[in-house]
Amino acid sequence: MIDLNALRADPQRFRNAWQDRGESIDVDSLLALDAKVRESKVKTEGLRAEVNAASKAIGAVAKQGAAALEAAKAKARELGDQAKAVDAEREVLERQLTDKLLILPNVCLPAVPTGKDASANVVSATWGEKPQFAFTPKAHWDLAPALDIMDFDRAAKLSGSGFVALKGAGARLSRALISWFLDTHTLTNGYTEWAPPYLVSTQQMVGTGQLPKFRDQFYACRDDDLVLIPTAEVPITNLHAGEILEAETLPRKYTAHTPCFRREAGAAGVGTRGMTRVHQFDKVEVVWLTRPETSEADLMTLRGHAEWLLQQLGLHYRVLDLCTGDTGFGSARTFDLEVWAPGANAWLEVSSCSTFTDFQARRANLRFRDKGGKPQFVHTLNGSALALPRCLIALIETYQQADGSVTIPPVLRPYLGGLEKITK
RNA sequence: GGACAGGUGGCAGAGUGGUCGAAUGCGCGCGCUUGGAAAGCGCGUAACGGGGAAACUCGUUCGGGGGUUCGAAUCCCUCCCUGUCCGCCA
Repeated sequence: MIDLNALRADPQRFRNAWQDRGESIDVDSLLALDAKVRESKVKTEGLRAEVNAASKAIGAVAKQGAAALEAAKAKARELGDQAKAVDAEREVLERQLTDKLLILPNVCLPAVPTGKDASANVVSATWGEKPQFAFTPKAHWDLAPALDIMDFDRAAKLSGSGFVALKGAGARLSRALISWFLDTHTLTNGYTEWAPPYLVSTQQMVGTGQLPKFRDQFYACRDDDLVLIPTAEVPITNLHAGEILEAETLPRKYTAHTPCFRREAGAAGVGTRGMTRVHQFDKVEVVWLTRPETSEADLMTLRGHAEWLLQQLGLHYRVLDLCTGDTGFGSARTFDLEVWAPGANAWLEVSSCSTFTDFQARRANLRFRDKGGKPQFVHTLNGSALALPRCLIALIETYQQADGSVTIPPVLRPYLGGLEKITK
């Protein structure tokens, strides 16, 4: 949620920012509604104050006799009824305003390149080179079933299209990656590991910004008012919702492995072949709750943690500095890490590292306090480090051999019982 | 799923219709004390929102929502959560 005070103080800044995002938002009507809400509030509160004063005085009135008491009660009751009526109006207006605020996107940081869509994203770094093959490299959707480590047909039988079942060395490789990612974050990068619930209440989805705007993107268990998490960002960021954290405990650096469930409504067709876009996938997420003044630098550190993993795996990747038009709803700045898949002949997004500034913190009421100071909102950051399926794809496609086998990068071998190569 | 007991400030914990935004303790801040610190002593210390240049002031908030009442932390209804016991169960 954006800061309404800031919007009042400098509406033009927000107009420009939203325009850069390609959003047309009627700032004037928003401000008009806000003014109405506040006017209504002043009215309600004035009446309430009168009611309170009248009630307080009633004790003394009682001593003047029953008739006086009854008169005083009647008067107070009348005031109370008036206050209730005005307050009901206020409530309606306030709900209207809140509904509008909840679907307003965040404002991008000044450093974000201005642009309309993905074509304006800037490649801000590239690591490694495209691997060269003496043969025509295969895509994972051919390679992996041939090695008997991915089964798309049986997954479809169980759950329909957009699912995959990993088998044997495929399942184990996925598990090895998860363990190595988590170990790196906890042992080297100073993260604390969580294993959170995968089902959360819809309130949490409001906190991180998926709701109310993106209701069709995730799976809901409506009988229980729970949703399947589309990313660990949701439970992890909301862990401290409503709390006031001591400043010296910041930054909180959390990591978690969870499955992620996404309906991917409207995504059918392009770029969905094989395991590149599935309804359920594993991901290791990193989340920071940090101080506003360090959050921009922290984002670079977080991004570095994700990049380090790709480097250790020896995978060619690039970093996109997303432009204003391509930056996600709640994000103020996002770097996407895309890994090269030589078989599919495509860049695959394996990580998205973002700062949400205080956007999520306002929604989730996530604050911190310096000793003796006032509570203020933290900044929240998160990033994938990394998403499993596309790492698997890149690994398999990058390290495939002419005979259809796949070699394992040295860093993963300890997690695979020393396995050096996957063969049929 | 059933029965019972609970849910109060940053934390612990008192509070059964007005004098309660709420005792007390801890924590935290400032001061005194001290060579310095600890202890001790004194004072201060909830959040959010409105108005105001400010001093300040008004409103809301005692798990959520609703109700009774002139007035609710306190009474009633309902939902959620926690604990204990029972049931069920990986």
